[in-house]
Formats: sequence, C-alpha cells, structure tokens
Amino acid sequence: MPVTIYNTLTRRKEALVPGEPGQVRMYVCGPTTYNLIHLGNARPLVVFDTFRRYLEYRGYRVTYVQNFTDIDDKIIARAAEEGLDPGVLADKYIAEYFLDAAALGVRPATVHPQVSQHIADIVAMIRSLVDKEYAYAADGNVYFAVDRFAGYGKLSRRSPEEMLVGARAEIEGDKRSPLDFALWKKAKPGEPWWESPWGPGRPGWHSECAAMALRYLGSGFDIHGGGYDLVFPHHENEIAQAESYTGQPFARYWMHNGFITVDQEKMSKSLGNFFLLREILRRFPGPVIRFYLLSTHYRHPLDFDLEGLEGSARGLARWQKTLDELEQRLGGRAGEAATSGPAHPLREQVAATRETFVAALDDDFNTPAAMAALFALVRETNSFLARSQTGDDAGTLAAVRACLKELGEQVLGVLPLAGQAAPSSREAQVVTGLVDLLLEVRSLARQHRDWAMADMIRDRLAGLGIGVEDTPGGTRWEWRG
RNA sequence: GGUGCGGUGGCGAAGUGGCUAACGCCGCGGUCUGCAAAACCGCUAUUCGCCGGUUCGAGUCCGGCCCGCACCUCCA
Repeated sequence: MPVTIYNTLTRRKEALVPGEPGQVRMYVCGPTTYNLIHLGNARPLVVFDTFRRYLEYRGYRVTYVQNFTDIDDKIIARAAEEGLDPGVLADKYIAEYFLDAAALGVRPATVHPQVSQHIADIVAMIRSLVDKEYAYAADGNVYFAVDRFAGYGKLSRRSPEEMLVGARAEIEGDKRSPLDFALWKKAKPGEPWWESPWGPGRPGWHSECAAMALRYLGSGFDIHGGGYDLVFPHHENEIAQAESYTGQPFARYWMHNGFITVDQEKMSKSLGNFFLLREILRRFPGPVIRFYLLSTHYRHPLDFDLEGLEGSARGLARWQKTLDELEQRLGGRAGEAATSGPAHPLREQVAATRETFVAALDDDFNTPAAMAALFALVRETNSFLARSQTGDDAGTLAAVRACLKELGEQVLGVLPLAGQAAPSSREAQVVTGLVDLLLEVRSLARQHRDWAMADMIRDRLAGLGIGVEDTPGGTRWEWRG
C-alpha cells in the first residue's frame, strides 16, 4: 500500500509516487523571523516534521528543506522599533526558533536556507523572468506579469478574471495589473539593500521560496507544504514564477495544514488572540504540545484550549508510564525483541498495532487514528502487566517496548515525555533530598500504621505539586506542577 | 459576492455505503490499596446540524436549507 496524501492542487487524495524512487524531496515554508513563534506557527512545524519522520520510517530518504524569511517588511519595521540592524534581529529570532523547535522535538531540516544568503539565485531567476517577458521592471521595482502565466489560479482555484472583479485590489505603483506582484522591491532610504540590474533593492514577496526550492530540490520536486493561508497568494505566486522560469511543473504534491483557532477564530497576530509557544511551554512539556497538535488531523482546524492540553498530558503520561513499567520489568537488559516463541496475544497486538498505525498514516497522514492504535497497545500491555508477575515474557515485553519506541518516539516524536526537567541546580538537589527524606519518614509511619501521619505527608506534598504513589515496588514520587 | 473547510456523546476526535459509531479526556460503578494514586474491568451517542431523495441498506452518496470559520490584503 502506498502512502496517500491529499493534494491541494488536484483536490483529491493521491498515491505518493516520488519523482525519484526511494527519495522524497520536500519543501516547507518556514517562519519570517521577526518575533517568537506562536502555536499557530508551530503546527506546520510539528505536522511536517512528523510526516518527514514517517516517510523515513517507511523507508524513503527525505530531503527536507525549510527556509527562513530573514528579509521582509515586518523585520525591517520591527528592527527599526528596537533600534537594531534587521539582520541582527532576524538572526536572533532564528536562534529562538531553533530553541522552540527543539522543545517540540522538531528535527532540523536537511537545509535551512535564508533569503539573505540566496540573493544571487533570486536575482538570476528574476533576470531570466524579465528576459522572457514574464516580468517587467519599473522604476527600480520588478513585477511579475500575471497575465503572462496561463496557469495562474490553478492551485487556489480562482480565475484572474474573478479576482479582478470582486477584489479591492488596486493598481499600486507602476504595476500594469492589480494582480501583478513584486519580485524585486526598490530599497527605500535606510532599508537594507543588495545590488541588482534594476538598482539597489531586495527580493519581494514569494521570490525566495521559488528560488530556494529550485536551488535545493530542483523543479518537479515532490512535496511542498505550508499553512492553508499560504495557498493564495503565496504558493500561487511561487508556482507562477517557478514554472515560468523553468518551463516545468514546480512541485507535484501540495499539502496545507489547517489553522489553530481560538474560540473558533483563527489565531493571529492581528486579532491578538495568539499564544506564544514559549508561554505554553512554561505550562506543558514540549512532547505534550506535540501530542496535542497531532491529535487532530492536520487538515482540520484545531480549536485551542487548555483543557485539551490537559487531556493530552494525561494520555501521553499513560504511554510513558507503560514504557517505564516495561523498562523496569526488563531491567537493564537490552532485551532482544523476540520474534518467535509461543504465540502470545500481546505479540499479536504488537503486529496489529504496527499494521493499523501504518494504514492510518498512509491514509493522508491520519495521526489521530494512528494514535488510537498505540492507545490500544498500551491498554493491552497494561492489562497483561497487571495480570502477570513473572519475568518469562521478556521477549514479548521487549517487542512491545520496541514498538512503542519505534512508533511513539521515532515516528510521532512524542516520547520520551521527559518527566520534569532534570533539576540540576543546588536548590533542586536539596528539594529532591528533602522529599526523599519525608518519604522515608512516611514509610516508617506506615510501618507503624500511623495512617494519619502518612496521609498528612502525602497531602502536604500534593499541595506543593508533588505526587506520591505507593506501588508494590515501593513509593514513587513525581512533580505534577 | 467569489472560492474553500467544517458541524459526530459532557469535551476532544476518527470514521466517507453494510456486523453492536474507533480512540482519548472527564464522569459513574468495580478490582487492587490501610486509604489513595497508578493500572485494569465495566457503564456513558437507538444516534452522527436540519429537511427531502437514491439504495435491500447512509453518519458515509445526491439535492435543498441552517449555522460556524477561513481565504480573496501581511498571516502557518
């Protein structure tokens, strides 16, 4: 069974057939680095990172390119506000971006090209477009002539005629048509600029992705992804440029993720209803946020709420507890995952889990259904562990562990759910020592059947955010925030 | 106005023609526990926005309607 994905270009699910067998080339539009990212920005990161991981799991080699827009009006404006050099500001937020991405378990792309490093590529493309009369220069600016590209509107399913009618688009500057868009913008005083055949300026909107995608992936690469709001005009314009430039199809499959909403409205800067990822990370571990983002199908809207995150935290904690329990039973043993041996219901469950998981993700990357398969495995495993005490099932347990790690860690990237950041400060060490001391006192109290004392200690610790559990193997505690 | 997306139990969320509508969270009952917690077992939608239609059979296809959202201008 092939991997199937919904292609915005054709509005249907299609089997993924890479242009080059065994190799998938994908490009995802990255952030404009003028501030910290919010949860809405985080969704495509997690979604496409997971998709990339899945493709690798399915045996493809994946070349994954994600750009940084480090030259842009918003960056220039923000830099001016803060009295910083735009390049310095952009670099700062690129660094911040990597911190956020890492917290979410998003792996670095194969290449992270930046606009500022590809001016020559962009200029070369624009020059060619001008030569071929797909674009025209006017007073230091260069515009793309939309009416020269017959396929304009094929991605967003709108016709240039319609856009001209209903739109409030007006002819600005020296554009010949309201639909034309800037490939190169003349520098205004004080703005960063690069030399070009049309005078000092900088790349306009959309040019970067087209030029950099072609540079690293070549024309006709496999998957181009991004948020749904990029369909028009961003991706439409990329197609217009790239295909006019190369004369060949730009990207073969277009994937777009749905929005994060707040009270049903799109999370956005302008509405002021956004939550910075940094803020949410203060309350929930990255893996929980990742789990939460993957618990809705990527094309559907996800209405953000804290209760949902709480639910994700509990669900994911179950996965982790099961894994912890398996580790404990298996001891330090690497535990070869037995593939033979007596037929064991759990072993069948492992096989069924893989099968269901893969079928779900093959079907346009249905993460909620895939996660349901893992929940089934977790439940069956816990059920088995609750009944069995002996250690003669090591091979089977190791097989479960391997499956959980493979699907939950390697593919979904939500494990391990790091308990609490390993406290390394002096204060944290003292706290840990004190808690251990209190629990020793409590154990003594319990031995003397002094339940009042034991419960008081447990309750007071709970009040401090420390959860205490008595298990057959001894008392455990954990931070519960 | 144009183009799309969505409306499934208390909440979240799969399911796009066929056994009793996955799964998670919450809640309730039970097992375990000194009591809890965790874990496990069980229960919780005669019903899938509304109205028609097609079909032996529809949440699932067709038509109409209502509601919400998004894009058409920077936006993941």
